[in-house]
Amino acid sequence: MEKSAYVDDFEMENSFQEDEEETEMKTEVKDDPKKVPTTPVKPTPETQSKVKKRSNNSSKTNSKNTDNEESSIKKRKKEKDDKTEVWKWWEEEKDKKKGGTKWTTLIHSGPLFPPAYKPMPKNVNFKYNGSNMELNPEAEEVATFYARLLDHEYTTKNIFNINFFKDWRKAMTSEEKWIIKDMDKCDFSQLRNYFVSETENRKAMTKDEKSKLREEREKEQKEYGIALIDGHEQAIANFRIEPPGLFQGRGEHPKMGCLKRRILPEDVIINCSKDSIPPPPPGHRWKEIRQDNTVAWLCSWTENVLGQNKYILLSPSSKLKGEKDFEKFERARSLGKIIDQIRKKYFDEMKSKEMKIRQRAVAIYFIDKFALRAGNEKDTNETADTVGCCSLRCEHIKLFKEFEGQMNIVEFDFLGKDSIRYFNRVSVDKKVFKNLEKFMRGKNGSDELFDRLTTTTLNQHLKSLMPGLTAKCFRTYNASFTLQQQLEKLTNANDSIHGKISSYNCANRQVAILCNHQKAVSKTHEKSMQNLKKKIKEKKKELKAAKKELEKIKAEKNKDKLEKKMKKLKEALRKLKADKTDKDENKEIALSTSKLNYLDPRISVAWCQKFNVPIEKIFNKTQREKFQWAIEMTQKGDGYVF
DNA sequence: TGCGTGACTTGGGGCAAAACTA
DNA sequence: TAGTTTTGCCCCAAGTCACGCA
Repeated sequence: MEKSAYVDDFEMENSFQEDEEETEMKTEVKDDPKKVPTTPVKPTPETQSKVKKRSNNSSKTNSKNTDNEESSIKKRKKEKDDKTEVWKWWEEEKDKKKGGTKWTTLIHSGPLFPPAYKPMPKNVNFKYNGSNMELNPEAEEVATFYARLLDHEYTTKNIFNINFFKDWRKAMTSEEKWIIKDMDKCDFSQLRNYFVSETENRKAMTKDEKSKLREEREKEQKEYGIALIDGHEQAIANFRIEPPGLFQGRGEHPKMGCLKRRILPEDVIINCSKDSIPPPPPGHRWKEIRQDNTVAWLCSWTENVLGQNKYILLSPSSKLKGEKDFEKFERARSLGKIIDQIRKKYFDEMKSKEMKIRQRAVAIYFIDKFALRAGNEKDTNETADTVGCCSLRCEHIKLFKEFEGQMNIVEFDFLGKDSIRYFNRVSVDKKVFKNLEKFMRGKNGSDELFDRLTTTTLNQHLKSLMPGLTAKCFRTYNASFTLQQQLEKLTNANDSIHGKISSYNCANRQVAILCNHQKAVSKTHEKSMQNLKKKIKEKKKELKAAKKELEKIKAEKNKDKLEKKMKKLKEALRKLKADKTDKDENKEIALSTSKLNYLDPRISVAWCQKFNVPIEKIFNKTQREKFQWAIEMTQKGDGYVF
């Protein structure tokens, strides 16, 4: 399937293009990708049944539950007040300096450290060469990290085992080292079984035990999960210090299996107001205390495997993050205003005498049209071999003058971020194709395609076209633009709510395909497909029976009743079919990433308002919190246009 | 100009809670 | 109510990009 941005007429707009140039291959989005047509229905979708269920439940509640109810109402009200409070704060300060206001006071409790290691029970042993072996606590802890991953594919990988064994030996006493020399003779199964049974025990806990645990977590959340910024409560995203374990890199990562050591207060830098320093855990001290209101982090430490910094940051629902999000989408909108000029310019530059400029032009074409990432250079010894646009190598593309009747075909095949494969066969502009042939001439597969280009020079150039413009901005722009365009194209005002949501998901899916957001097919996919098929079959049977009955019936009153029933059945069948199509088409496509990071939420909010779709159907609670700014900003009837 | 570093955003997997079904 | 499926959320790795320094 071709993945390309909606750049409908932009090549045509470039009238300077040479005479015989072929028109671009159509994007893969068909006129109506919705496989199951939907028609208007009575307002009886799942919303109503849910409301009913809830009211049923509440009618069951008696006086002893009234307190609970009251407290939950209070809680909900507080939730709403909190949100409004944040929005008011945002409103008050929105005209202040761009880039968000800087804090004057920042108060928080510091990070929450993971619990200390609890040694294994006496009857749970590590075995070496068939015999039980007692390990020193440190080595035993590292062994448990391995045992926890025993069912995972990681432990079948050679590099993982080599890295683990090397780091594990560092935790052993000289005596242990002398004995344990062969990974193949190590038996972690008892440790693994212990963790399996622990999980089972957790699942089997009583209601009371579970609620006690939940209370504890809520208490931690309250104590460590909130920062006070200039007197305003703001949620913290990740207030927990990452627990020790084995590094699980993605793809063929050279460091997988290395020990991620335990982080201590002595490793942690605290960023807070001078007079509100959180006390370190007893017997410890912080690495450093800082007052830096130019950065967004509250705590930071350096992770030992790759030597990178890790941060404790505010939650996406916070004012600071919201403002940044808003700016990101405003920047993408600005790009939309000059995109035609930019496209004309890079097409012009494909004819430049300078190789550097032609390479840059083709790279921007790729980024714009296929939503490729920038592709920074990276250390090949420290990370998996993945690439983006600027770091593409000749081996990552194939050129076909003609392929299955189409001209100027480029086949991309490379591993991108997270070692996710990007495969796309597309027809490109003739100038692009000719340039690519030139860029590849005389090069080996392992040579860089754009050898005169780096992300730095590319972004420098983009900045000269528009302040703040970067390669990433094209992805945001094209994703949001595609959503808006697809929603316009696919939504039918007469559809049922369910039908409209289906259209939304379809538009969302086009974006996810463009951005190459994939996911592994879930283990239960096949089974749930079978279930749906079974249900469809049953519904069809019911419908058939009802039809037969209708033919027999004479009395008008009974006829009406049956016709109503049939209408209901038909709608249910339609919904089931739509669900089945959605499920199957989404099995390998992740919709959430684009929704969370690339789609201007105001488009979705305005669409919901226009078509009377409750926002809850599109954004769940967390998403609504994150996009509160967009919900507040997009006034009903405004008809927001990206 | 190139490189290293710091600070952030983006990203999919996995687990547990919630919702659904029998 | 128990068992099963789905959804939401947390986790933390892996990108992007700016900046400072030699």
